[in-house]
Amino acid sequence: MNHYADVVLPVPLPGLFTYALPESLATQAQAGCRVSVPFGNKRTTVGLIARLHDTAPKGVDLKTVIDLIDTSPVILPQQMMLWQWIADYYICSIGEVFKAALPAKLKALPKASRRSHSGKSAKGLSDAEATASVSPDTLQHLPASSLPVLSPAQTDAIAAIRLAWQQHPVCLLQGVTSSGKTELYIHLIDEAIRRGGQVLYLLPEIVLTSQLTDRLRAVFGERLGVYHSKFSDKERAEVWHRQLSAQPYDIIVGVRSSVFLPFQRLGLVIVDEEHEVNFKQQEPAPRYNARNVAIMMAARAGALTLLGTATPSFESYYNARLGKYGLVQLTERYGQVQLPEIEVVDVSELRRKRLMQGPFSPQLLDAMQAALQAGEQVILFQNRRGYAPQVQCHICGWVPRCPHCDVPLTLHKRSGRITCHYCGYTTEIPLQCPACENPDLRGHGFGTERIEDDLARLFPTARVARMDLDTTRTRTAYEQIIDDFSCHRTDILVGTQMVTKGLDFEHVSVVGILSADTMLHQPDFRAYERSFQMMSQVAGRAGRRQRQGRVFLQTMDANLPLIHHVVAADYEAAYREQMLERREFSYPPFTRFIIVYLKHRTASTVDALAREATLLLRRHFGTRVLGPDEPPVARIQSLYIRRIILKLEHAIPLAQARHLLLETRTQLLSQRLYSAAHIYFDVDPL
DNA sequence: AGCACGCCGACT
DNA sequence: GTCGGCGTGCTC
Repeated sequence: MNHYADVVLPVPLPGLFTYALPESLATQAQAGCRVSVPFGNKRTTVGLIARLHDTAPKGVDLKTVIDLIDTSPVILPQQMMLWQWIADYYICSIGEVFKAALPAKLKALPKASRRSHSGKSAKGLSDAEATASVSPDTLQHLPASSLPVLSPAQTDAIAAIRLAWQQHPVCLLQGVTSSGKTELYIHLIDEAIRRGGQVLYLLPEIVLTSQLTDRLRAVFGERLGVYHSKFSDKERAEVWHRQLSAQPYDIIVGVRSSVFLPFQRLGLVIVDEEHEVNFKQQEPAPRYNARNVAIMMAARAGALTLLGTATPSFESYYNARLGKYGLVQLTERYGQVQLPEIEVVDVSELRRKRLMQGPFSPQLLDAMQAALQAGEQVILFQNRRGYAPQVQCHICGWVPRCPHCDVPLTLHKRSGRITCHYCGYTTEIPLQCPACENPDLRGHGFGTERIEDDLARLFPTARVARMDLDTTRTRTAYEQIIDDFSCHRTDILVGTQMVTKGLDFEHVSVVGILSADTMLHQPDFRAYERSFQMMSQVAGRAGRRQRQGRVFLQTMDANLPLIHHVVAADYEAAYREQMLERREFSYPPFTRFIIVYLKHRTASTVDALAREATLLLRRHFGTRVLGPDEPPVARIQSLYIRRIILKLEHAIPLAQARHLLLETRTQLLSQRLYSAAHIYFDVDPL
């Protein structure tokens, strides 16, 4: 008889917590069921049974499980094993993974009334519901005729992917923009379902899901479930329960967090736009990369993985070149549409000649004019939201800055406020400069909001839409903007990174990259890779169906080799050039990076901590320790930040490195001076 | 991460 | 006299 339960709790503490299990619950309890337990100072917390056993723990005064919430598991054994892998790999607690994995509803204490029934009703009822919602026709097999017709190139690619899968469970599909990767996915999904497998289709961004789900639903109907944060928590909990039921969705389309959903018979994972940095969770822990987690999950389930993109991450391409992944390339655009013509615009020269109109070069304006007159559409990409990145006094140079973070405040003219893009701090625009009383404070630089204003002046009859974080707070807002543009109810779409990501529009003939320079000059060894990907991706939005589009790439550095590679659409050349540098400096993918973050509210303390941490780490890791240094934004939410970079050869076992890192952290935090510091790790940072 | 306990400053 | 700041310690 199991008298004890090892429980996962949603806290950043290592390990599991053991509770006594009352006889009355012991008969029904199973690993994967939730329990309510007392934790810390009298608080009742929802935990998850990881293990039941009969070994009395020694040296702790045991508490007792209050109640059993589920009578059948809501987390499957293979999920729990994946959680442990994530916690180990990304150096965090399993409790933090638990927190990230479950929809809020499943982490919340059930209502008191329900608790008195020991949750029997809960589970017995949220199966019946799931079953009832499946209409009978979804259980039938698909007519093959509903599948899209493939071109010879696509048919060849599918054959090549099948062949690659015989050698490797992971295949990288590099297909140029508009090569019709989605049609190909649909065929592979259909095959996987016919084999009795479930499919996880991962996308980097919510914007892309609505376009894609329409296409998938046309083929797969109600067998398709969608999972992302713009759905209500209630809906997410429903999808979760459905996945546990006897009729789970055959296909899940979702963003990052859908790798945490339960799959009973996973057969295929598709990671679309595999290069996207969005797959990596930055904050909070677990700082996991959903692409890599998905690959691991598929491997453990014996499922196949397809990584698709026009511009593979250099890491994945390296893995493919190395023979770890299969590689299939699709070089032909569907319907023989030509790749866009890219014109590099030397902004520095035009500035000197005073020919720029704000952020617009004359050649871009001319092309836009012509496109609009011809009834075509335009996409403009500017990687800054807001009206102006900062406000400055023209007399004394004073710039309002965030009181909590080390950044200038961004001007949002529409709301009449200046806002911090790191912590959300916001305040009114001052009426005059507090330093010199000059009443004329002006915005400096160009954000999407200002571009939108300028367009209204330059093209008064054009219908302009803006897509950035500020205009897409809700799911409907997103869908509205995309829908309006694709139905040509708007003519010009201005946006941040969001407009670069795999969106399909038929009537776009001109794309403008207003300033490539902010991307190029990030102080980061991945700036090159990211710039290439981003520019190539935006360029791919032009001239999709009917004819060749034009792309205007505005930059101060027109002669960089990288720019030439983008213009020539030469992925291979960009990859080779960059890999020379990565190899020389032992950067990833030749090594593994772990960043140690150190945060404290006092600058001098964090500096002392950083010095001491570096010293301790050098003792263990020698010259593999770089730093300490300050990140580009060295204070966020009133915490000063320092970081130390660890550069580890792949031969070094991660478990050993983790052990040393955790030991070092404990040692540092046990010192009085540093006890209030935050120390955490970012494995494989992006 | 929460949360409580505990010890020093400006307020009704 | 107290409300409240955040340092410290603990969580089966």
